Amino acid sequence: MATRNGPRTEPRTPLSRDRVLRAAVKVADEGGIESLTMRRLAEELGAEAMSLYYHVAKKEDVLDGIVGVIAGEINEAVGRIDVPSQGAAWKAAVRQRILTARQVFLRHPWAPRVFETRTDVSPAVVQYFDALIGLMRDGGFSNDLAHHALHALGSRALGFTQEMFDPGDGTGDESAAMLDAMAEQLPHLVGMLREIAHDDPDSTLGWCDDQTEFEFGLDLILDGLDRMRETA
Amino acid sequence: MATRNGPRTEPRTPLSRDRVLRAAVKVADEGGIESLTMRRLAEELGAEAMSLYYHVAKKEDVLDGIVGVIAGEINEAVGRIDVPSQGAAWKAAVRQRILTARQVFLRHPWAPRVFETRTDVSPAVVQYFDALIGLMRDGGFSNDLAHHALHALGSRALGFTQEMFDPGDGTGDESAAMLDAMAEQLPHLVGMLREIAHDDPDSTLGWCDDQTEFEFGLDLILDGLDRMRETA
DNA sequence: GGCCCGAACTTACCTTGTACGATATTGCGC
DNA sequence: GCGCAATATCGTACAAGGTAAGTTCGGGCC
Repeated sequence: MATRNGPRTEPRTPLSRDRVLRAAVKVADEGGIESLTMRRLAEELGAEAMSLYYHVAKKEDVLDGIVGVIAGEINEAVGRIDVPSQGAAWKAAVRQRILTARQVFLRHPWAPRVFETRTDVSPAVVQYFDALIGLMRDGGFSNDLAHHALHALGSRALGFTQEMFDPGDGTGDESAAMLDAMAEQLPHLVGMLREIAHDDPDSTLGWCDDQTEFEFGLDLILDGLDRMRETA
Repeated sequence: MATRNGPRTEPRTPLSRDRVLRAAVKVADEGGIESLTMRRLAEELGAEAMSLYYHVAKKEDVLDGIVGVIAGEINEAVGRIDVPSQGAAWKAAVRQRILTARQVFLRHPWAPRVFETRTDVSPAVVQYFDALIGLMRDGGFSNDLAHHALHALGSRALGFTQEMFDPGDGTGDESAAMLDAMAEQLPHLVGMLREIAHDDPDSTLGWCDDQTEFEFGLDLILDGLDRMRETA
């Protein structure tokens, strides 16, 4: 009765958890995370939705797996870094590591949201953090300070931030008139937006999270930690 | 034909966008954000799912509205604060404001996730940021520095952070044995966890975001900004 | 050949968002 | 009070998506 792909066609590479997860990343890369449905994923693999359940427990499991794949990509990237980290060099080492991890997220703009919604940590992520702690220890951090540092960095440690604030791509347009309208309600905000002219309309990750701002915040924290390290 | 609540029973307070949104917050407070469905929401209001659509455009609109309600709650809370903010006092003023906002999120643990997924900013949130900028200006911040500051704070400006790292509530139990098992794979992490003993198992918001760690990170950033303000 | 079993597939169910049109209710000029 | 338009609510129904259960297929082993 000739199923969709006939019984006697080419053998078709078998599914596997790994293949499923990689396909999931591909689908998300192409159509965004909301396009990732079990049916779409199956289609990508030339299979049926229910066949996936032989390799993953449920959709949550796919999301968990995706985090692992991305974290693996990050670990691979940072693993190639070889710079000194002893003493004062810790800061540059951590900085480079984080910015390298960030590169991966820039390739997968949907990934931050997935990372944030995961409740149990993947081994690959834990591994990443372990190495980061190692660098801090090299710099003379106490375990206590390293712990605080991880919390202080939060998602920034992995290379992304979630911005609460998006000055709506204030590109000329009609927004100038809009600013006038809001000026009395929001004097400080409008004053600020008017002045900063928003002259960097490129490279955003999520909402207004451009490279310059990311590095500003990162350096602010790293500098603060460095001071604590020295006075300890 | 006696509808669910009979045609002649007590008049039932009419729906309204505001009532719908408040009910939505209530449902989320009681059952978590995933329990918030249009049917459940209607039930809470003693109405039918489709009736809600007269007052809100779609579910996304409900989520947007929820953000407004919570932000309103925050604005109300911080509005009662009256402390000096000129010059060096800016830091204490901002600090208090943020920690006050945080109190609201501690009452609605599901809210951070909703805030993060909103793409267009609510007026109430913008208003909150405007006031925050005002405080920084009082402290002598340039508009440029205030802008950087907002990005550096990110969601912390509103009172919450998203932690990427959850040391699994390392309360004694079996986790001690687990630590031994991981010790060689993750030497730095295990060493850290062993030492910090994790002696504060209370007051978490989201993942391991306890008050102490929040304040540590917040102060780290505020102190850094304060230094920049002075040297400017 | 008959049997077992892993892998993939088929069907079908349930939840959830929401379009559409019918119905009920309210406010208001007379 | 009365009728009628505006306002508000409801009932029905469908589509998308996750997934439970049972079924089929093919290849290795006796």
